Amino acid sequence: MPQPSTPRKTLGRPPRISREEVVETARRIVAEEGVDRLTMRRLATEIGSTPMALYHHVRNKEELLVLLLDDYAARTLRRPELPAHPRERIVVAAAAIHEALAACPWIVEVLTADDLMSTSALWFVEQIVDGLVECGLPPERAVHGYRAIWYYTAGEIVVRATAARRRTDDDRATYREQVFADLDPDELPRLAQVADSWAPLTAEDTYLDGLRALVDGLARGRLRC
Amino acid sequence: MPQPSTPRKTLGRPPRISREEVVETARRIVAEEGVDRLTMRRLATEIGSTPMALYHHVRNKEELLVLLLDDYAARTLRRPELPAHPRERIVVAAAAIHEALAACPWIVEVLTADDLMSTSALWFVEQIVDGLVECGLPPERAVHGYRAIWYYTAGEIVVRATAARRRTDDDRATYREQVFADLDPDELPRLAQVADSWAPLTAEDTYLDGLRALVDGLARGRLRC
DNA sequence: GCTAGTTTCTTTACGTGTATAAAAATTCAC
DNA sequence: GTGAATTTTTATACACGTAAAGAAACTAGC
Repeated sequence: MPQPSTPRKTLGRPPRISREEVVETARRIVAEEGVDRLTMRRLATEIGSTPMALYHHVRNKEELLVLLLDDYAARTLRRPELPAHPRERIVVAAAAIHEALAACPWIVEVLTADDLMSTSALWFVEQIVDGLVECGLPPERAVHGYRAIWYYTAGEIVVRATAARRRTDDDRATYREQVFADLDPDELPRLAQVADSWAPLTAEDTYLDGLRALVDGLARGRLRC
Repeated sequence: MPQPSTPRKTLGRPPRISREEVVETARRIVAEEGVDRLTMRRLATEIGSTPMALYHHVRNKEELLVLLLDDYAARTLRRPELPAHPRERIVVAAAAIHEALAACPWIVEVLTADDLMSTSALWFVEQIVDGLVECGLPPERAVHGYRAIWYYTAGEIVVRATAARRRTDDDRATYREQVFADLDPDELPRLAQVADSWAPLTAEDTYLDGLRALVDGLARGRLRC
């Protein structure tokens, strides 16, 4: 009988910093000065250590950002009142996730995560999948439907955030104007027709409209709903 | 009468490299060795110049990648036969864009462009907008509909490409398995129900299903279609 | 107490994108 | 021709993420 009781202290040199401390300090830097100022060196000095020491607590900077996203989700995601009607329930759950993520655009670099797998987001995923099942989809199709909603949601945030970033660099906007000004109304009549209003139209926030359309389409032709 | 005829040669030191040469060489490097090997220094030596000289022909590396994407689109996008039925036309046009982009995953880093504004992609945009108008949407709603389709399409590609990239790093997959194994079936019954099949389900390519649902939803309740 | 094993931390170094400043190569005004 | 203006190219330098090697601080077995 080897080690029955004695919990035997951990082996090796005792750590002076913890993963929690790393994430918490990173969170503070981002909150106070923006994500651009979060560098491994800066984080290390802030924490009183050296850059490479961090790498014993997070695999790399990308993992650190994922941890920050999880942390952010755990802090700010609040479960909303959900309507009884399943289709509307899906919309409310997805919109809640969207709202939380859109409010923190620095997250974009990580947002391309495969799924939102922070445990605090799982409840929302459950609601969406469950709503789709209640709409009459078999469970596998419901998962596919959730994925479609996630693609749409993540895509909206990433595209809009990148557009906003590029708008400060500007000049790409000018290029787009040029493209629209040079449109041949014979070859591309619809685009020529909306050319002038393209910029304001694409600036509008129509996430909810698109989401409703997608959910309607997913639930269409099903028994219930 | 100042300069009436004489076209007067361009001022300043004559360039030794051109933007076209930069883009073309970059394209070759990416084609032959992958996007990871495309660095400004490598590109410069390949072209017989110095890194900073490139910055007189492209604003920065991101713009270079955008130019590469435009170039790729111009080369590979072929206009498919379009069905007469407007809804199916939209699906075919969007799927063609999706297929071209999905085939070149290195593009992901740029894909978050505001729109696909390469001139060779505009014809597809026209088809989608026009299809939506034919479905009975007013032009503004049609533009919004196109945007929704673009969000969905870009999101799908970005999410899947990132997932693939992380899968080589692995270990995030393991974490996800852990999350699903620890699910409380009382609190999250649907997820617990599909926990085992989550990975294979999310690996399936269901882009077309989601696209059809979205287009159906966008066109729903309209006069025509 | 000593040595081996194990973990964490530090040092050093490399390759990256690109800012900045200076040099080089040309045209234009006279 | 000479000097100013203008454009492109080069040289140098910085901050970044992180790989690699080894030093430091601890426990376990003897």
